[in-house]
Amino acid sequence: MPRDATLEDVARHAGVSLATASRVLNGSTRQVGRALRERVERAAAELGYTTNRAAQALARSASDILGLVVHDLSDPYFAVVANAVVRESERHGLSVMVGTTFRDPEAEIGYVATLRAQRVRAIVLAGSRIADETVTERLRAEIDRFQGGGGRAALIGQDLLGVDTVVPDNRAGAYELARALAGLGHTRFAVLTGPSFLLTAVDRVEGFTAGLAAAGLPEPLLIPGPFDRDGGYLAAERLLALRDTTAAGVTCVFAVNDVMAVGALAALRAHGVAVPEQISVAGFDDIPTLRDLTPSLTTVRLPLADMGRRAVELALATTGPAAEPATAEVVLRESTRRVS
Amino acid sequence: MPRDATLEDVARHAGVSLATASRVLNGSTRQVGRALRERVERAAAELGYTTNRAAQALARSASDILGLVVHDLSDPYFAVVANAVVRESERHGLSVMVGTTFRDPEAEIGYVATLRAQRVRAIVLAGSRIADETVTERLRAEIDRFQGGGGRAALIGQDLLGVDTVVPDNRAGAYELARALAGLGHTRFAVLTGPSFLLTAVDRVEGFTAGLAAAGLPEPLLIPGPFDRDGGYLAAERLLALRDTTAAGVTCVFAVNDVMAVGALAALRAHGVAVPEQISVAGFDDIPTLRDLTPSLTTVRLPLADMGRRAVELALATTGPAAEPATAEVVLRESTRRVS
DNA sequence: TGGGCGCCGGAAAGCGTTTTCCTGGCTGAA
DNA sequence: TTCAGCCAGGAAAACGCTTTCCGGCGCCCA
Repeated sequence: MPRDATLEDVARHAGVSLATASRVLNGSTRQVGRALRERVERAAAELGYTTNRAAQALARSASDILGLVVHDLSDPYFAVVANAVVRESERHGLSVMVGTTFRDPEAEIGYVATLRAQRVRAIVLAGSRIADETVTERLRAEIDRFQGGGGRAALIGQDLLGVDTVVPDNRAGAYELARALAGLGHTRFAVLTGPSFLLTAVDRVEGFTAGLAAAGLPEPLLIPGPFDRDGGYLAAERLLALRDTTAAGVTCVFAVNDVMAVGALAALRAHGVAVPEQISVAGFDDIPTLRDLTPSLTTVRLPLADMGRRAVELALATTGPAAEPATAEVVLRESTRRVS
Repeated sequence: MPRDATLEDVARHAGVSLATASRVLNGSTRQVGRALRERVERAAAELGYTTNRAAQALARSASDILGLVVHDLSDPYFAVVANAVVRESERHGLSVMVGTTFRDPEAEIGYVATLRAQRVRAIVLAGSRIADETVTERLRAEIDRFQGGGGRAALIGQDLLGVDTVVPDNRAGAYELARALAGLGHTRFAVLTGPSFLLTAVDRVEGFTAGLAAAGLPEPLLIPGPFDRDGGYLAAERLLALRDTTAAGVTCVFAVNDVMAVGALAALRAHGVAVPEQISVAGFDDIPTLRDLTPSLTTVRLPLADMGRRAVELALATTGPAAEPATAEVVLRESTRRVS
């Protein structure tokens, strides 16, 4: 198999020096005379030359790759974010390298190391931080090394000191949601909290609780569980089991993210509990699949695509702009109803 | 900012030659004595050395990147496939570079060129081919150049002569679906066909029609439209508009993919048409979000994750194994009912 | 004891670009 | 006409690795 044509092949074919060929084909501040320029271009076309990006990256010591780390591409939340990140990166002429961690913090750290080895231009890390000092510290250390080597990084989600971050306004969103639901007349709530070590989940629970308090309502019943759909399903079943005891009188349940809410909906349906007639359900994120659910799900909208876009900008900006939080907006739909 | 430590720094720090350091740190067939090996390892640790993959790729002329091209990461179909591809690639020690084309064939060709420039090890192309000879030809040419340069490629979806492909058995799946629906007593069908230039869509329509014919039923009413959710929504509305004329008597509608079916479901609901009481609906693919819909959607299951995995294997295999089609399996759910 | 052989280390030649100098020819101003 | 200054073009030194040789040493076997 004939190896790809190299720049040297082109130069020889055109009868010019390597330097000239490089200047013509891969851009430079320097000018090249019209005649030579055309000779080079013709030669390149004839040989089917394509720049070897790896070599280029080495010589320029700057790659045009952006690294993206997400938990799970098949989760709609990350799918939307990743899509936006890829799109925005392409707009900037960058290719995207993705890694999935499946919520394993070690994998996350490892992936940052891999991307650092690739000497990618920037890294975007999507996904919640964890309430584990030593793991967080190691991640930060890894990121610091990357940034120390001239790379740039941006996060989506929880803040990590010293790294630019697009933070969704989890507390405020959950706070407003609580007030809105209180406004519908609900007084007794349950919260499917997700795991207590996930800062995003914790923030939302706290914001929600604060919102209830502000409305003069008692603390909600907290039901922990995994952060995914099946976690929501199980938590909802736990809630049902408590109906006659601690959960008596609960008319509304808040799942700290949409996929959990979807799972909860499925559990309720499976157990013959009508939503919203018997119980109201709300989620958080506003993933796109929600609109096609019956009943459609009340949630707090996060500008997911926009967040992805902004993270790329943040990671590419030479100046580190302060990150204003991404505003969250309550969206009331069919899954929550007014009670007397 | 202190630039990253290089292998030469490590070698000097350890008092050995570059060659020895390389052999210790980045693998080699050759042995290195215990004493030196330890010196090198210690030096690397002290300096925080990380291999520069770009340089390594250049020197080895073989990268450890796999390129993935999909239409749209936020479409559940591609999200699942991409997830599997990333996962399997990681298992093989490869990083994945993704590109999204948003169904633009030019973008697809362009992305293959970009990946070729990166000299990625292999390319996986997910997404339907198009019934446009010249575009297809150019894509094939681009892939050929990539393979000519020593790369490997695999497709998911439509076959493209000379490239290894994981083909879902669209015809057979649609054929079986038609027979199953006929078995439920339906006789008059509509098909939301998607665009006529999408080979996947065409295959499914043809398979479905053939299945109906085999059951002794007349040809279905064909309603074209875009291949996405909103296309399904619009096509369903068109169907409703024809209820009293050409679509009279239609009791079952087949959307050639699930996201279209979801859109159709939404349209029917918006127009107060009960599914499955007034009309049955079926889709194709079995994307994961389906199970949480009400009514749950009848569909043809494709082993999406498995297809992604197999595509990676195909792209990595040195021997080009013949591609047996991925088998499609009819899954009857609540959205289709038995009629008298 | 001597001649192969096998191994371990190191020197150096790549891998395909970019970029810094250097050179020689022109231009324009004095 | 001369000289400073500019500019296009080329030679060659990076960029950070891998890998091919080559030399030297110890070992085994005759």
